[in-house]
Amino acid sequence: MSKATEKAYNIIRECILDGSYAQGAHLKEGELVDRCGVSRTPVRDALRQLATDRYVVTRRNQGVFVNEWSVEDIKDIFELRAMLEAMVAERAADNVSDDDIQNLQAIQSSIQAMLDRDGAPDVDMFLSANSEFHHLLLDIANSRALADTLSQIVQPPLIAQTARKYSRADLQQSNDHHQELIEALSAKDRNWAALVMKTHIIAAQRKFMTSYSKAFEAAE
Amino acid sequence: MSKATEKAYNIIRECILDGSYAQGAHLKEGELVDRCGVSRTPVRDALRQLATDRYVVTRRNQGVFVNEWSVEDIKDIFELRAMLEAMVAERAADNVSDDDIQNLQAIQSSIQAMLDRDGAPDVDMFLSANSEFHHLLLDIANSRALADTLSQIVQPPLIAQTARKYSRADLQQSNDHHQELIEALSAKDRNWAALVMKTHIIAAQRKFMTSYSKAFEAAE
DNA sequence: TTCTAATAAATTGTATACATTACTATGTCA
DNA sequence: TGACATAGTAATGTATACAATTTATTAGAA
Repeated sequence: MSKATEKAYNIIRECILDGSYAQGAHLKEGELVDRCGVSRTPVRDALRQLATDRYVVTRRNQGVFVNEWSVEDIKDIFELRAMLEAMVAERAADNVSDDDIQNLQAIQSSIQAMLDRDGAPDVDMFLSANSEFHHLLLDIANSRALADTLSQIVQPPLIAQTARKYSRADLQQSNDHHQELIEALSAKDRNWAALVMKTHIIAAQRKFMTSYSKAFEAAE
Repeated sequence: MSKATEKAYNIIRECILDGSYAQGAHLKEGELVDRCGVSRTPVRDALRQLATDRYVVTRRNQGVFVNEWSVEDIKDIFELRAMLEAMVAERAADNVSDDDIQNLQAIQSSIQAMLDRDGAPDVDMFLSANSEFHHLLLDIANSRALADTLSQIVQPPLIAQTARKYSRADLQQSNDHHQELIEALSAKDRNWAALVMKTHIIAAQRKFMTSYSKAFEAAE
Protein backbone atom coordinates (compact mmCIF):
# COMPACT_ATOMS: atom_id res chain seq x y z
CA MET A 1 0.00 0.00 0.00
CA SER A 2 1.20 3.49 -0.76
CA LYS A 3 1.66 6.24 1.81
CA ALA A 4 -1.68 8.03 1.59
CA THR A 5 -3.60 4.78 1.17
CA GLU A 6 -1.94 3.27 4.22
CA LYS A 7 -2.71 6.36 6.27
CA ALA A 8 -6.38 6.19 5.31
CA TYR A 9 -6.46 2.43 5.90
CA ASN A 10 -5.13 2.75 9.44
CA ILE A 11 -7.41 5.63 10.38
CA ILE A 12 -10.56 3.99 9.03
CA ARG A 13 -9.63 0.63 10.54
CA GLU A 14 -9.10 2.25 13.92
CA CYS A 15 -12.48 3.96 13.69
CA ILE A 16 -14.13 0.60 13.05
CA LEU A 17 -12.24 -1.12 15.87
CA ASP A 18 -13.00 1.55 18.46
CA GLY A 19 -16.65 1.60 17.48
CA SER A 20 -16.74 5.10 15.97
CA TYR A 21 -18.38 3.36 13.06
CA ALA A 22 -20.81 0.72 14.28
CA GLN A 23 -21.62 -2.51 12.47
CA GLY A 24 -23.59 -1.81 9.32
CA ALA A 25 -22.66 1.88 9.32
CA HIS A 26 -22.33 3.58 5.95
CA LEU A 27 -18.79 4.87 5.34
CA LYS A 28 -19.09 7.91 3.10
CA GLU A 29 -16.08 8.81 1.04
CA GLY A 30 -16.49 12.54 1.50
CA GLU A 31 -16.47 12.26 5.25
CA LEU A 32 -13.47 9.93 5.20
CA VAL A 33 -11.59 12.40 3.01
CA ASP A 34 -12.02 15.05 5.72
CA ARG A 35 -11.13 12.66 8.50
CA CYS A 36 -8.03 11.23 6.81
CA GLY A 37 -6.67 14.34 5.13
CA VAL A 38 -6.12 12.64 1.78
CA SER A 39 -8.11 12.71 -1.43
CA ARG A 40 -10.82 10.31 -2.54
CA THR A 41 -8.49 8.12 -4.58
CA PRO A 42 -6.43 6.74 -1.66
CA VAL A 43 -9.57 6.62 0.50
CA ARG A 44 -11.19 4.39 -2.09
CA ASP A 45 -8.05 2.23 -2.29
CA ALA A 46 -8.09 1.86 1.49
CA LEU A 47 -11.76 0.87 1.43
CA ARG A 48 -11.04 -1.81 -1.17
CA GLN A 49 -8.29 -3.20 1.05
CA LEU A 50 -10.57 -3.11 4.09
CA ALA A 51 -13.09 -5.09 2.05
CA THR A 52 -10.43 -7.67 1.25
CA ASP A 53 -9.68 -7.91 4.96
CA ARG A 54 -13.40 -8.27 5.70
CA TYR A 55 -13.71 -5.14 7.79
CA VAL A 56 -16.29 -3.77 5.36
CA VAL A 57 -18.50 -4.89 2.51
CA THR A 58 -19.05 -3.00 -0.73
CA ARG A 59 -22.38 -2.64 -2.47
CA ARG A 60 -22.31 -1.46 -6.06
CA ASN A 61 -23.34 2.15 -6.49
CA GLN A 62 -24.21 2.34 -2.83
CA GLY A 63 -20.87 2.47 -1.10
CA VAL A 64 -19.13 0.72 1.73
CA PHE A 65 -20.60 -0.54 5.00
CA VAL A 66 -19.01 -1.90 8.17
CA ASN A 67 -19.23 -5.68 8.02
CA GLU A 68 -21.74 -7.26 10.37
CA TRP A 69 -20.94 -10.50 12.16
CA SER A 70 -23.56 -12.71 13.73
CA VAL A 71 -22.80 -15.05 16.62
CA GLU A 72 -23.01 -17.90 14.13
CA ASP A 73 -20.45 -16.23 11.86
CA ILE A 74 -18.01 -15.88 14.75
CA LYS A 75 -18.48 -19.51 15.71
CA ASP A 76 -17.79 -20.58 12.15
CA ILE A 77 -14.69 -18.43 11.98
CA PHE A 78 -13.24 -20.00 15.09
CA GLU A 79 -14.10 -23.49 13.85
CA LEU A 80 -12.41 -22.76 10.57
CA ARG A 81 -9.43 -21.20 12.26
CA ALA A 82 -9.03 -24.21 14.56
CA MET A 83 -8.80 -26.44 11.51
CA LEU A 84 -6.38 -24.20 9.66
CA GLU A 85 -4.10 -23.62 12.64
CA ALA A 86 -4.08 -27.35 13.31
CA MET A 87 -2.89 -27.81 9.75
CA VAL A 88 -0.19 -25.23 10.42
CA ALA A 89 0.87 -27.16 13.52
CA GLU A 90 1.03 -30.44 11.60
CA ARG A 91 3.18 -28.99 8.89
CA ALA A 92 5.34 -27.18 11.43
CA ALA A 93 5.94 -30.52 13.18
CA ASP A 94 7.18 -31.91 9.88
CA ASN A 95 9.57 -29.05 9.14
CA VAL A 96 10.66 -27.71 12.50
CA SER A 97 14.39 -27.18 13.20
CA ASP A 98 16.27 -26.76 16.49
CA ASP A 99 16.60 -23.06 15.81
CA ASP A 100 12.86 -22.76 15.34
CA ILE A 101 12.25 -24.47 18.67
CA GLN A 102 14.56 -22.02 20.38
CA ASN A 103 12.84 -19.03 18.81
CA LEU A 104 9.40 -20.31 19.78
CA GLN A 105 10.63 -21.00 23.29
CA ALA A 106 12.00 -17.48 23.56
CA ILE A 107 8.59 -15.99 22.80
CA GLN A 108 6.83 -18.37 25.17
CA SER A 109 9.28 -17.51 27.96
CA SER A 110 8.92 -13.78 27.44
CA ILE A 111 5.16 -14.08 27.81
CA GLN A 112 5.66 -16.24 30.91
CA ALA A 113 8.00 -13.66 32.44
CA MET A 114 5.35 -10.99 31.89
CA LEU A 115 2.67 -13.16 33.50
CA ASP A 116 4.91 -13.88 36.49
CA ARG A 117 5.29 -10.19 37.28
CA ASP A 118 2.93 -8.63 39.81
CA GLY A 119 0.19 -6.21 38.87
CA ALA A 120 -2.21 -6.28 35.95
CA PRO A 121 -0.99 -8.37 33.00
CA ASP A 122 0.29 -6.41 30.00
CA VAL A 123 -2.35 -7.40 27.47
CA ASP A 124 -0.79 -5.41 24.61
CA MET A 125 2.49 -7.23 25.12
CA PHE A 126 0.62 -10.53 25.21
CA LEU A 127 -1.26 -9.81 22.00
CA SER A 128 1.83 -8.85 20.01
CA ALA A 129 3.96 -11.72 21.35
CA ASN A 130 1.09 -14.13 20.73
CA SER A 131 0.74 -12.92 17.18
CA GLU A 132 4.51 -13.28 16.75
CA PHE A 133 4.31 -16.88 17.98
CA HIS A 134 1.59 -17.82 15.51
CA HIS A 135 3.34 -16.08 12.64
CA LEU A 136 6.56 -17.90 13.38
CA LEU A 137 4.65 -21.18 13.28
CA LEU A 138 3.24 -20.14 9.93
CA ASP A 139 6.76 -19.51 8.65
CA ILE A 140 7.86 -22.94 9.79
CA ALA A 141 4.80 -24.55 8.19
CA ASN A 142 5.96 -22.98 4.93
CA SER A 143 2.71 -22.85 2.98
CA ARG A 144 1.71 -19.75 1.06
CA ALA A 145 -1.83 -21.05 0.71
CA LEU A 146 -2.22 -21.43 4.47
CA ALA A 147 -0.58 -18.11 5.23
CA ASP A 148 -2.77 -16.22 2.76
CA THR A 149 -5.93 -17.88 3.99
CA LEU A 150 -5.25 -17.43 7.68
CA SER A 151 -4.33 -13.80 7.24
CA GLN A 152 -7.85 -13.13 6.01
CA ILE A 153 -9.57 -15.29 8.61
CA VAL A 154 -7.95 -13.99 11.76
CA GLN A 155 -8.72 -10.36 10.91
CA PRO A 156 -12.30 -9.85 12.08
CA PRO A 157 -12.39 -6.68 14.14
CA LEU A 158 -14.48 -8.26 16.83
CA ILE A 159 -11.61 -10.38 18.03
CA ALA A 160 -9.25 -7.44 18.44
CA GLN A 161 -12.11 -5.51 20.00
CA THR A 162 -12.72 -7.84 22.93
CA ALA A 163 -9.42 -9.70 23.24
CA ARG A 164 -8.64 -7.38 26.14
CA LYS A 165 -11.13 -9.06 28.41
CA TYR A 166 -8.99 -12.13 29.04
CA SER A 167 -8.16 -12.74 32.70
CA ARG A 168 -4.69 -13.61 33.96
CA ALA A 169 -5.79 -17.25 34.23
CA ASP A 170 -6.93 -17.20 30.59
CA LEU A 171 -3.60 -15.82 29.44
CA GLN A 172 -1.74 -18.39 31.54
CA GLN A 173 -3.73 -21.24 30.01
CA SER A 174 -3.01 -19.89 26.54
CA ASN A 175 0.71 -19.77 27.25
CA ASP A 176 0.59 -23.29 28.72
CA HIS A 177 -0.84 -24.43 25.41
CA HIS A 178 2.08 -22.77 23.66
CA GLN A 179 4.48 -24.66 25.92
CA GLU A 180 2.84 -28.00 25.19
CA LEU A 181 2.85 -27.21 21.51
CA ILE A 182 6.60 -26.63 21.64
CA GLU A 183 6.95 -30.06 23.27
CA ALA A 184 4.88 -31.66 20.54
CA LEU A 185 6.97 -29.95 17.87
CA SER A 186 10.22 -31.01 19.53
CA ALA A 187 8.95 -34.58 19.42
CA LYS A 188 8.02 -33.98 15.78
CA ASP A 189 4.60 -35.45 16.61
CA ARG A 190 2.18 -33.92 14.10
CA ASN A 191 -0.94 -35.43 15.70
CA TRP A 192 -0.08 -34.14 19.14
CA ALA A 193 0.75 -30.73 17.73
CA ALA A 194 -2.52 -30.57 15.82
CA LEU A 195 -4.59 -31.55 18.84
CA VAL A 196 -2.89 -29.08 21.15
CA MET A 197 -3.52 -26.35 18.62
CA LYS A 198 -7.18 -27.24 18.20
CA THR A 199 -7.56 -27.19 21.97
CA HIS A 200 -5.82 -23.83 22.04
CA ILE A 201 -8.20 -22.25 19.54
CA ILE A 202 -11.36 -23.83 20.89
CA ALA A 203 -10.50 -22.64 24.41
CA ALA A 204 -10.03 -19.14 23.01
CA GLN A 205 -13.36 -19.45 21.23
CA ARG A 206 -15.19 -20.41 24.39
CA LYS A 207 -13.79 -17.43 26.27
CA PHE A 208 -14.50 -15.10 23.42
CA MET A 209 -18.04 -16.31 22.83
CA THR A 210 -19.13 -15.80 26.42
CA SER A 211 -18.06 -12.17 26.44
CA TYR A 212 -19.20 -11.57 22.89
CA SER A 213 -22.65 -13.07 23.38
CA LYS A 214 -23.22 -10.68 26.23
CA ALA A 215 -22.06 -7.71 24.19
CA PHE A 216 -24.21 -8.90 21.30
CA GLU A 217 -27.34 -9.29 23.40
CA ALA A 218 -26.74 -5.95 25.06
CA ALA A 219 -26.57 -4.27 21.66
CA GLU A 220 -30.02 -5.41 20.62
CA MET B 1 -18.02 -4.06 -9.00
CA SER B 2 -19.16 -1.26 -11.21
CA LYS B 3 -19.60 -1.48 -14.97
CA ALA B 4 -16.23 -0.21 -16.16
CA THR B 5 -14.35 -1.98 -13.39
CA GLU B 6 -16.06 -5.27 -14.18
CA LYS B 7 -15.26 -4.89 -17.86
CA ALA B 8 -11.59 -4.30 -17.09
CA TYR B 9 -11.57 -7.17 -14.57
CA ASN B 10 -12.91 -9.67 -17.08
CA ILE B 11 -10.59 -8.59 -19.88
CA ILE B 12 -7.46 -8.63 -17.73
CA ARG B 13 -8.45 -11.92 -16.10
CA GLU B 14 -8.97 -13.46 -19.52
CA CYS B 15 -5.55 -12.27 -20.65
CA ILE B 16 -3.96 -13.95 -17.65
CA LEU B 17 -5.90 -17.18 -18.14
CA ASP B 18 -5.10 -17.49 -21.84
CA GLY B 19 -1.45 -16.75 -21.23
CA SER B 20 -1.29 -13.37 -22.96
CA TYR B 21 0.33 -12.24 -19.73
CA ALA B 22 2.71 -14.92 -18.46
CA GLN B 23 3.48 -15.60 -14.81
CA GLY B 24 5.48 -12.76 -13.33
CA ALA B 25 4.61 -10.38 -16.17
CA HIS B 26 4.31 -6.69 -15.33
CA LEU B 27 0.81 -5.36 -15.97
CA LYS B 28 1.18 -1.68 -16.88
CA GLU B 29 -1.82 0.53 -16.29
CA GLY B 30 -1.33 2.55 -19.45
CA GLU B 31 -1.38 -0.54 -21.63
CA LEU B 32 -4.44 -1.94 -19.83
CA VAL B 33 -6.28 1.35 -20.36
CA ASP B 34 -5.82 0.94 -24.12
CA ARG B 35 -6.75 -2.73 -24.05
CA CYS B 36 -9.87 -2.28 -21.89
CA GLY B 37 -11.18 1.01 -23.23
CA VAL B 38 -11.73 2.52 -19.81
CA SER B 39 -9.74 5.02 -17.79
CA ARG B 40 -7.06 4.31 -15.21
CA THR B 41 -9.42 4.50 -12.23
CA PRO B 42 -11.50 1.41 -13.05
CA VAL B 43 -8.37 -0.36 -14.31
CA ARG B 44 -6.78 0.18 -10.92
CA ASP B 45 -9.95 -1.00 -9.17
CA ALA B 46 -9.92 -4.15 -11.30
CA LEU B 47 -6.26 -4.78 -10.46
CA ARG B 48 -7.02 -4.48 -6.74
CA GLN B 49 -9.81 -7.03 -7.12
CA LEU B 50 -7.55 -9.34 -9.10
CA ALA B 51 -5.06 -9.06 -6.24
CA THR B 52 -7.66 -10.16 -3.68
CA ASP B 53 -8.52 -13.06 -5.97
CA ARG B 54 -4.81 -13.93 -6.13
CA TYR B 55 -4.46 -13.54 -9.87
CA VAL B 56 -1.84 -10.84 -9.36
CA VAL B 57 0.37 -9.39 -6.66
CA THR B 58 0.97 -5.70 -6.04
CA ARG B 59 4.33 -4.15 -5.21
CA ARG B 60 4.30 -0.61 -3.84
CA ASN B 61 5.41 2.00 -6.35
CA GLN B 62 6.22 -0.73 -8.83
CA GLY B 63 2.87 -1.95 -10.00
CA VAL B 64 1.08 -5.22 -10.48
CA PHE B 65 2.52 -8.56 -11.58
CA VAL B 66 0.90 -11.86 -12.56
CA ASN B 67 1.06 -14.16 -9.55
CA GLU B 68 3.52 -17.03 -9.83
CA TRP B 69 2.62 -20.48 -8.51
CA SER B 70 5.18 -23.16 -7.79
CA VAL B 71 4.36 -26.86 -7.85
CA GLU B 72 4.53 -26.77 -4.05
CA ASP B 73 2.03 -23.91 -3.91
CA ILE B 74 -0.43 -25.87 -6.03
CA LYS B 75 -0.03 -28.94 -3.84
CA ASP B 76 -0.71 -26.87 -0.76
CA ILE B 77 -3.78 -25.30 -2.33
CA PHE B 78 -5.28 -28.68 -3.11
CA GLU B 79 -4.46 -29.95 0.36
CA LEU B 80 -6.13 -26.93 1.87
CA ARG B 81 -9.09 -27.18 -0.43
CA ALA B 82 -9.56 -30.86 0.43
CA MET B 83 -9.79 -29.93 4.08
CA LEU B 84 -12.16 -27.02 3.51
CA GLU B 85 -14.46 -28.91 1.17
CA ALA B 86 -14.54 -31.81 3.62
CA MET B 87 -15.72 -29.34 6.23
CA VAL B 88 -18.38 -28.17 3.79
CA ALA B 89 -19.49 -31.77 3.29
CA GLU B 90 -19.70 -32.37 7.05
CA ARG B 91 -21.81 -29.32 7.64
CA ALA B 92 -23.95 -30.09 4.61
CA ALA B 93 -24.62 -33.55 6.07
CA ASP B 94 -25.85 -31.87 9.25
CA ASN B 95 -28.19 -29.44 7.48
CA VAL B 96 -29.30 -31.18 4.30
CA SER B 97 -33.01 -31.33 3.43
CA ASP B 98 -34.91 -33.57 1.00
CA ASP B 99 -35.19 -30.70 -1.44
CA ASP B 100 -31.43 -30.21 -1.34
CA ILE B 101 -30.87 -33.87 -2.11
CA GLN B 102 -33.17 -33.61 -5.12
CA ASN B 103 -31.39 -30.52 -6.41
CA LEU B 104 -27.96 -32.13 -6.03
CA GLN B 105 -29.23 -35.27 -7.73
CA ALA B 106 -30.55 -33.21 -10.62
CA ILE B 107 -27.12 -31.74 -11.26
CA GLN B 108 -25.41 -35.10 -10.92
CA SER B 109 -27.87 -36.67 -13.38
CA SER B 110 -27.45 -33.90 -15.92
CA ILE B 111 -23.70 -34.46 -15.90
CA GLN B 112 -24.25 -38.21 -16.20
CA ALA B 113 -26.57 -37.71 -19.17
CA MET B 114 -23.88 -35.63 -20.87
CA LEU B 115 -21.25 -38.32 -20.21
CA ASP B 116 -23.54 -41.04 -21.59
CA ARG B 117 -23.86 -39.28 -24.92
CA ASP B 118 -21.51 -40.30 -27.74
CA GLY B 119 -18.73 -38.07 -28.98
CA ALA B 120 -16.30 -35.91 -27.06
CA PRO B 121 -17.50 -34.94 -23.56
CA ASP B 122 -18.72 -31.35 -23.18
CA VAL B 123 -16.06 -30.05 -20.79
CA ASP B 124 -17.59 -26.57 -20.53
CA MET B 125 -20.90 -28.07 -19.47
CA PHE B 126 -19.07 -30.25 -16.96
CA LEU B 127 -17.17 -27.35 -15.46
CA SER B 128 -20.22 -25.15 -14.97
CA ALA B 129 -22.41 -27.99 -13.61
CA ASN B 130 -19.57 -29.08 -11.36
CA SER B 131 -19.18 -25.57 -10.03
CA GLU B 132 -22.95 -25.41 -9.50
CA PHE B 133 -22.81 -28.65 -7.51
CA HIS B 134 -20.09 -27.38 -5.19
CA HIS B 135 -21.79 -24.01 -4.72
CA LEU B 136 -25.06 -25.71 -3.82
CA LEU B 137 -23.20 -27.74 -1.20
CA LEU B 138 -21.72 -24.51 0.14
CA ASP B 139 -25.23 -23.05 0.44
CA ILE B 140 -26.39 -26.10 2.36
CA ALA B 141 -23.36 -25.93 4.66
CA ASN B 142 -24.47 -22.38 5.48
CA SER B 143 -21.18 -20.85 6.66
CA ARG B 144 -20.11 -17.42 5.50
CA ALA B 145 -16.59 -18.04 6.76
CA LEU B 146 -16.24 -21.19 4.66
CA ALA B 147 -17.84 -19.62 1.60
CA ASP B 148 -15.61 -16.56 1.73
CA THR B 149 -12.48 -18.62 2.26
CA LEU B 150 -13.18 -21.16 -0.45
CA SER B 151 -14.04 -18.49 -2.98
CA GLN B 152 -10.50 -17.18 -2.67
CA ILE B 153 -8.82 -20.58 -2.66
CA VAL B 154 -10.42 -22.16 -5.69
CA GLN B 155 -9.58 -19.19 -7.90
CA PRO B 156 -6.03 -19.86 -9.04
CA PRO B 157 -5.90 -19.45 -12.79
CA LEU B 158 -3.91 -22.60 -13.22
CA ILE B 159 -6.87 -24.78 -12.44
CA ALA B 160 -9.11 -23.19 -15.03
CA GLN B 161 -6.17 -23.22 -17.42
CA THR B 162 -5.66 -26.99 -17.48
CA ALA B 163 -9.01 -28.33 -16.29
CA ARG B 164 -9.77 -29.09 -19.91
CA LYS B 165 -7.34 -31.97 -20.05
CA TYR B 166 -9.54 -34.38 -18.10
CA SER B 167 -10.41 -37.60 -19.96
CA ARG B 168 -13.89 -39.05 -20.09
CA ALA B 169 -12.85 -41.59 -17.46
CA ASP B 170 -11.67 -38.77 -15.18
CA LEU B 171 -14.98 -36.96 -15.54
CA GLN B 172 -16.90 -40.18 -14.89
CA GLN B 173 -14.94 -40.84 -11.72
CA SER B 174 -15.61 -37.31 -10.55
CA ASN B 175 -19.34 -37.72 -11.12
CA ASP B 176 -19.29 -41.07 -9.34
CA HIS B 177 -17.84 -39.26 -6.34
CA HIS B 178 -20.73 -36.82 -6.54
CA GLN B 179 -23.16 -39.71 -6.52
CA GLU B 180 -21.57 -41.30 -3.48
CA LEU B 181 -21.56 -37.94 -1.73
CA ILE B 182 -25.29 -37.63 -2.30
CA GLU B 183 -25.71 -41.07 -0.69
CA ALA B 184 -23.65 -39.99 2.31
CA LEU B 185 -25.67 -36.82 2.67
CA SER B 186 -28.96 -38.73 2.40
CA ALA B 187 -27.73 -40.92 5.25
CA LYS B 188 -26.76 -37.73 7.09
CA ASP B 189 -23.38 -39.36 7.72
CA ARG B 190 -20.92 -36.49 8.14
CA ASN B 191 -17.84 -38.72 8.31
CA TRP B 192 -18.70 -40.57 5.14
CA ALA B 193 -19.45 -37.29 3.40
CA ALA B 194 -16.18 -35.77 4.50
CA LEU B 195 -14.14 -38.75 3.36
CA VAL B 196 -15.83 -38.95 -0.04
CA MET B 197 -15.14 -35.26 -0.53
CA LYS B 198 -11.49 -35.58 0.45
CA THR B 199 -11.14 -38.46 -1.98
CA HIS B 200 -12.83 -36.35 -4.65
CA ILE B 201 -10.41 -33.45 -4.24
CA ILE B 202 -7.29 -35.56 -3.86
CA ALA B 203 -8.15 -37.49 -7.03
CA ALA B 204 -8.55 -34.20 -8.84
CA GLN B 205 -5.22 -33.06 -7.45
CA ARG B 206 -3.45 -36.17 -8.70
CA LYS B 207 -4.81 -35.67 -12.19
CA PHE B 208 -4.00 -32.01 -12.16
CA MET B 209 -0.48 -32.41 -10.84
CA THR B 210 0.57 -34.87 -13.52
CA SER B 211 -0.43 -32.55 -16.34
CA TYR B 212 0.76 -29.44 -14.52
CA SER B 213 4.17 -30.83 -13.66
CA LYS B 214 4.77 -31.52 -17.34
CA ALA B 215 3.66 -28.02 -18.32
CA PHE B 216 5.82 -26.59 -15.55
CA GLU B 217 8.92 -28.49 -16.61
CA ALA B 218 8.36 -27.63 -20.24
CA ALA B 219 8.24 -23.95 -19.35
CA GLU B 220 11.72 -23.90 -17.81
C1' DT C 1 35.52 -1.89 -20.60
C1' DT C 2 32.98 -1.29 -16.42
C1' DC C 3 31.21 1.15 -12.81
C1' DT C 4 29.02 5.32 -11.30
C1' DA C 5 26.36 9.64 -11.51
C1' DA C 6 23.25 12.52 -13.66
C1' DT C 7 19.41 13.07 -16.32
C1' DA C 8 15.45 11.78 -19.08
C1' DA C 9 11.56 8.79 -19.70
C1' DA C 10 8.11 5.96 -18.10
C1' DT C 11 5.17 4.37 -14.43
C1' DT C 12 2.71 4.61 -10.35
C1' DG C 13 0.53 7.66 -6.74
C1' DT C 14 -2.61 11.53 -5.72
C1' DA C 15 -5.93 15.15 -6.42
C1' DT C 16 -9.84 16.88 -8.59
C1' DA C 17 -13.44 17.80 -12.02
C1' DC C 18 -17.22 15.75 -14.30
C1' DA C 19 -20.87 11.88 -15.10
C1' DT C 20 -23.95 8.71 -13.44
C1' DT C 21 -26.62 6.57 -10.07
C1' DA C 22 -29.09 6.30 -5.83
C1' DC C 23 -31.43 8.56 -2.09
C1' DT C 24 -34.62 12.16 -0.07
C1' DA C 25 -38.08 15.38 0.17
C1' DT C 26 -41.83 17.48 -1.68
C1' DG C 27 -46.16 17.69 -3.76
C1' DT C 28 -50.03 15.70 -6.25
C1' DC C 29 -53.60 12.39 -6.86
C1' DA C 30 -56.43 8.67 -5.33
C1' DT D 1 -54.14 9.69 4.98
C1' DG D 2 -51.28 7.04 2.00
C1' DA D 3 -49.11 5.83 -2.27
C1' DC D 4 -46.76 7.35 -6.13
C1' DA D 5 -44.35 10.45 -9.25
C1' DT D 6 -40.96 13.96 -9.65
C1' DA D 7 -37.38 17.16 -8.76
C1' DG D 8 -33.46 18.12 -6.16
C1' DT D 9 -29.57 16.62 -3.45
C1' DA D 10 -25.94 13.80 -2.26
C1' DA D 11 -23.46 9.90 -2.98
C1' DT D 12 -20.65 6.79 -5.92
C1' DG D 13 -18.44 5.95 -10.58
C1' DT D 14 -15.25 7.63 -14.18
C1' DA D 15 -11.87 10.42 -16.53
C1' DT D 16 -7.96 13.20 -16.50
C1' DA D 17 -4.35 16.38 -14.94
C1' DC D 18 -0.49 16.77 -11.92
C1' DA D 19 3.11 14.92 -8.41
C1' DA D 20 6.29 11.57 -6.76
C1' DT D 21 8.83 7.58 -7.56
C1' DT D 22 11.05 4.21 -10.09
C1' DT D 23 13.39 2.59 -14.15
C1' DA D 24 16.11 3.36 -18.29
C1' DT D 25 19.56 5.98 -20.73
C1' DT D 26 23.54 8.47 -21.32
C1' DA D 27 27.93 10.64 -20.12
C1' DG D 28 31.94 10.57 -17.69
C1' DA D 29 35.70 8.72 -14.87
C1' DA D 30 38.48 4.94 -13.09
